Amino acid sequence: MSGWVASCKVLNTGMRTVLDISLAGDVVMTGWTREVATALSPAVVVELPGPTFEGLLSYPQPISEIILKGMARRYARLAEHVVNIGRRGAVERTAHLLLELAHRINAREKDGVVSFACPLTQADLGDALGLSAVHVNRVLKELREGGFVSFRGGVVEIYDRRGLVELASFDPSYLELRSV
Amino acid sequence: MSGWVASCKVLNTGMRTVLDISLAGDVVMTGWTREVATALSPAVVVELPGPTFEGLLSYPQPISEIILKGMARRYARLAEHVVNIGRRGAVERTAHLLLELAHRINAREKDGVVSFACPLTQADLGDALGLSAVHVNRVLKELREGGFVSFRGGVVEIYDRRGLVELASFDPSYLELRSV
DNA sequence: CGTACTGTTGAGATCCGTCAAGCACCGTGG
DNA sequence: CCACGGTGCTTGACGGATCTCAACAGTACG
Repeated sequence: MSGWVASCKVLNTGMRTVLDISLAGDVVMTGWTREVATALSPAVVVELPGPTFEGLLSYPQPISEIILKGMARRYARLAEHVVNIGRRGAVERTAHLLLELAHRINAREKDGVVSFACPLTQADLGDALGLSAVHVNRVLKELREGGFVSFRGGVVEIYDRRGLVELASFDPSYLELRSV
Repeated sequence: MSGWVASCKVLNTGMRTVLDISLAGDVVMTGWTREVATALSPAVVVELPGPTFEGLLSYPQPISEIILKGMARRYARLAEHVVNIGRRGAVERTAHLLLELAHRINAREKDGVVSFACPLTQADLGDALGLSAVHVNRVLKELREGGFVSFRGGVVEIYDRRGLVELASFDPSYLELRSV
């Protein structure tokens, strides 16, 4: 309903991986996915029982369709996530995530700057990007000094959207369920 | 039905990412996922029309349930894939993938060695692991000389399954849809 | 016999992680 | 009011992991 929620996997070493960040309207799946959901901000969540995947299919058609569509969107984000972590450098990777969040939260432009509130810590970003928190800090500094985007005090400000999109090769079409 | 199929995303730079490897019985999704399916071996595939996600839901219940379960399994593999790429070193990562394949293909042990045929090239492995083909080669050498597993001539031979599982912190439970 | 693809190995450069220290902020308790 | 501890952010130094470039061997195939 509102707030930010991270879906994580925790390794036996204590390391954490943020698989996905859920915003208002998104579906958070626990149970059969063996993921852990953590609130990154005060959040309101509606819980639907159904720990097994079969359980989901037994809901009335309209309900299960909403859940399955949410799952499909999530799948698409996860796939892009693999591309991001696997084949892009730290700077492009970070830029890509910030652009995805800006797009999903529908951040509007004002005076040439797109900005939105973001409750993530640098450690969270690192866990979502497969980077150390220290390196995230350096990457953010680089993006800031490059005039692309700044992330300080819980606020993301995109100064050069065009350049950032180019840098990260960001193509938001994966966020839609439509076919090509 | 048979054979090995890779689901890929291709970047504008020409770089390729292998998101998932499908074996007999698995569901390969193209269309709304914007993935490209490539046969890694001679393969027999049954094609179901339904480029959009909504299309899938309109099949008769038993059919759509099979597809959705296949998608759920795929989601679970993808999630573990993110953990693998994001938070494990190259050696552990490679070990994890080989163990996953051995598990999914149900490779049997004989004379203390688990072995199975694997049509992947080192370049394919690299694209699946977010590594360069050259580094994959070095990692395989390290695993081989460590007495864990060898992958040569299209055949994987696991000599020390126990040690490999430990090394990769491999827990196959994510390959099942059951809840914890 | 030549070409293409795959695998192998070495050398050097780059990216990124770890360790460490210090600063800023904030809520708590004295 | 101030001291204190916790958390998050910032920066530097160093080392290790991984990439890129390059060369070469082996094999399949026309």
